[in-house]
Amino acid sequence: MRLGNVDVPRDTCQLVGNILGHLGDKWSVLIIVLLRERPMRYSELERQIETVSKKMLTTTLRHLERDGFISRAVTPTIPPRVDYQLSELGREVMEPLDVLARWALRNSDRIVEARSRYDSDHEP
Amino acid sequence: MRLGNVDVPRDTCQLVGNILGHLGDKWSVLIIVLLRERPMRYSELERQIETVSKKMLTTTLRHLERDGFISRAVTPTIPPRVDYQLSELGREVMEPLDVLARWALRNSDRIVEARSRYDSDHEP
DNA sequence: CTGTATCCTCAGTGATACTG
DNA sequence: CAGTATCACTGAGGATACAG
Repeated sequence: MRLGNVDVPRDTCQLVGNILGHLGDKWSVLIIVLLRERPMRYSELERQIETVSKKMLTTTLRHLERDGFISRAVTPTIPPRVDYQLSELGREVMEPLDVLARWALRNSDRIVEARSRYDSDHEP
Repeated sequence: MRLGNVDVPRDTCQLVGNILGHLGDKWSVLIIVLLRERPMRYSELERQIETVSKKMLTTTLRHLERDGFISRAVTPTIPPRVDYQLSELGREVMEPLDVLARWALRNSDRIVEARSRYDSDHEP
């Protein structure tokens, strides 16, 4: 893999793909974007996202925690309380993520056009 | 969804997610990166990627073409020849993609560390 | 050579009920 | 409240054979 003039070794390349993969999964980016606003509790994330199941919310949060993008703070009261927030690493990854999201935003029209052009060209 | 100070409307937000989704799928980024080097034929992409099935290679190429990131040029010889290359839009998306990939590259160590820390904390 | 068609598997995802 | 356990389903993805 090459990035600009840099030749990227295979192992590192896989890691990059792996990270991009995680960020590309169904809920990660959304969670990161929400947590950038402010720390949130489990139930609050659940309410904000609405369409996510407990299972996937938990799974995604665990992945993000494992990769060091978010931190998880348990307050062992009864009932328990768990707060999630972006870690330093998580805040830092927001920058390149923003660049990409903003690009997508700026160019969404061109993509929509490309799609309808493609679709009308390939219709029966 | 919010990006920085900008409030993003729901429709557009979905599109962004949709685009990020595509870029996040298993082969798209890899293909884009390969095609940035130079235009390639179908078979060349197949050989370069090695582990991709014909089905997924074709599917991914179609998606990228539909979104306007690559162009497909058929030379109707026998046997046929098909060349793929980045479109203008495709070359432009490389920039934000590079930013993200470079970030991942620069910070891969921190992520690997975070992972082993998490794993050793959670494994008994 | 560049695909399409078919069949198959399995990881990702969701719904629901249950627990500390 | 914040999960885990369980079951079920779907679609992504792969292997292979075949076609233009």
